[in-house]
Amino acid sequence: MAIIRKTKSVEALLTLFNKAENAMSVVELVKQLEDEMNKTTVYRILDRLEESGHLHSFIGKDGLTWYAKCKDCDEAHHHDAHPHFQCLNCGKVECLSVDVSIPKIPKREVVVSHVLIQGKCESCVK
Amino acid sequence: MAIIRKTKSVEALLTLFNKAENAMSVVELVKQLEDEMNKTTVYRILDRLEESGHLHSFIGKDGLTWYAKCKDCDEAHHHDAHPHFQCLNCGKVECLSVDVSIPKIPKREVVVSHVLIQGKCESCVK
DNA sequence: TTATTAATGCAACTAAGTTGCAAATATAAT
DNA sequence: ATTATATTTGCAACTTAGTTGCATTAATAA
Repeated sequence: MAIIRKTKSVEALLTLFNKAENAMSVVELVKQLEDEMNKTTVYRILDRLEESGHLHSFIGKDGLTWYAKCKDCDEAHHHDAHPHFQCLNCGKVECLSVDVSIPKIPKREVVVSHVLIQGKCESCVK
Repeated sequence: MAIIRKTKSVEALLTLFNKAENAMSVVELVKQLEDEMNKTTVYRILDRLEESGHLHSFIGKDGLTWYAKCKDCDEAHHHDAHPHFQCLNCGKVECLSVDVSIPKIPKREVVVSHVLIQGKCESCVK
């Protein structure tokens, strides 16, 4: 659970994720941080933060990679067991703290499961 | 449910999907069909076949697009309600005819949900 | 058989993500 | 503090999935 080195770039990313309500796409992050750091750096720090259990990643319906802060996940469950919700109207992506029960699949061994739900978010459904 | 025109390329793809046990990635399809047709054609035909309800697509954990034949899905349910299973060992992707029940999400409207399960497939679990 | 419209090939493009390497910076050792 | 070491960063070049515009070809309708 330890980052190897506390650099300015790492701090910047962590701050962003602490402030963030929702998940953030890498594309968004790279754009938002282009004055502060190189895009390669963004990718590499995200890798490390996921490795160290600070963040978890998933693939959106568009095929882009998204990251979010692990709130309820500890080391043991840092493979996101929770579903992600992508709003079809505003594009926002959130982690839901709901449990989706994956049924036992006959004759197969389930290791991880990813649930992506699309629809209208709380703001857009009104 | 009608394809607009029955061309050689369309037939070739349909034949592939009829023979196929599992889902196929676009990358795989393009490679497999490179002598028969242009990659642009593959992409466009897949679009049309999905549009017309013959196939459904989804994004794998690698971010690549996969297609599979709609077996149990008709026009009404051609949004894949079934989960997809990707083997971490051999890479094979299958459609599971299991029901994953997505819980009602408070204050949000669910339109589609995508479930991707990773683990060991029937052959690799042995 | 001809006219019309959709489908294809091709080349060039876009954009996400990766890699290698040299330079910079954080931590450990003295 | 100062130096040594090991990690991190920037940069440029690259890879690869997927897209676009346009001219040509082929399928269906007239």
